[in-house]
Amino acid sequence: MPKQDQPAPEAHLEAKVEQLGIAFEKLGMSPINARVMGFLLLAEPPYKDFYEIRDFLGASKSSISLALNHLMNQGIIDYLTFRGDRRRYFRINTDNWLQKLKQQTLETGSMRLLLEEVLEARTASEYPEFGEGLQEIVEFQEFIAQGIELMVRKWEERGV
Amino acid sequence: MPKQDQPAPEAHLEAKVEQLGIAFEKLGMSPINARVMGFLLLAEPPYKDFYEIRDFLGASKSSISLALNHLMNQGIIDYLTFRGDRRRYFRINTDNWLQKLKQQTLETGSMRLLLEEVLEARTASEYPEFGEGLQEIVEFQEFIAQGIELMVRKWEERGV
DNA sequence: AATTTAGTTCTATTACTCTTGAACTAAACG
DNA sequence: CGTTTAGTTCAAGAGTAATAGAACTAAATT
Repeated sequence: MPKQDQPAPEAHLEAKVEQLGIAFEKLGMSPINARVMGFLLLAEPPYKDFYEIRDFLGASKSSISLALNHLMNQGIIDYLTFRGDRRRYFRINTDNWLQKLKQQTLETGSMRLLLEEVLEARTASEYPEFGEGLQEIVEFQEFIAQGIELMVRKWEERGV
Repeated sequence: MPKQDQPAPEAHLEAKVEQLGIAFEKLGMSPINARVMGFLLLAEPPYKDFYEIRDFLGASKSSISLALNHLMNQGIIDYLTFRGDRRRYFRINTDNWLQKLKQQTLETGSMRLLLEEVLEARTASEYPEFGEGLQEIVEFQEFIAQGIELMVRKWEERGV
């Protein structure tokens, strides 16, 4: 049962943050980290201080501290400050995040290297059909990886 | 401490299966599932029955049963049988596996859809720079996703 | 018909990750 | 100099996923 039946202005935002949070969980984030992402993506202004985040998400200080530091280590978020205000305002750093997404994209097909080792170990096998199947997988991943590399280069040259 | 100081013929294989297993764990598999993959990739012949797998990995029957069924549901492995022999011989099905890898490759940049929703919610924001940063991420993912789609099509037309 | 084989299923245990509460710190403030 | 602020750290609790053990089943074998 949600906390309030009288839909407050934030009720909709809360629901959206939860929904986005679930989506980020599916991409591998822990529940709280995912919700911090959701909140910082949807919040207006798109930067919020420690206690705003904690209050909005209804989580503990330690959880928020760990989540913010984890996301900062990953380079997805950073913070800004304002003179005369000790608080840090955390925000998603879209440049670093894009940088990270590029790297991850380039890692597509990283299994290729593993399978190449397997193929080497299997050169003397009595069952070459299996090796041929693996070879095709390696070739697919090579094909895609090369294409992605090219595309990421192209993207980086765009609008220079 | 490893089980034997006298390196048996399988000692090297055991180490390789563990090493491959760790690599598959990093790709998201559970420890035992990852090791089943490692074993079936390196085993000669490349198909093994339930008890061979259990004995080689030193795991319980229930763990092996769950692992094999899970990998079968994913379509990564299947089994073959031989007349007059009740056992099923499990093996990696390279065709299905490649099929699965293709699908996964096409899912690269699935976050795009999420961010498009966020952008829509932010159209009236006082902080358009943030929206522009998100927009660039969306565009990157669109660019890559389209390229990958094209490449997968190309791959499928190869050698027809 | 009784037994063996080739697994499966269910419950319990273990291991690990996530989250919290409470105590703590370092800088700033009054 | 004592207090508030803005967090951090650490030990512990809760929750979840992985594995194991033991009982079970269905088909085949004797």
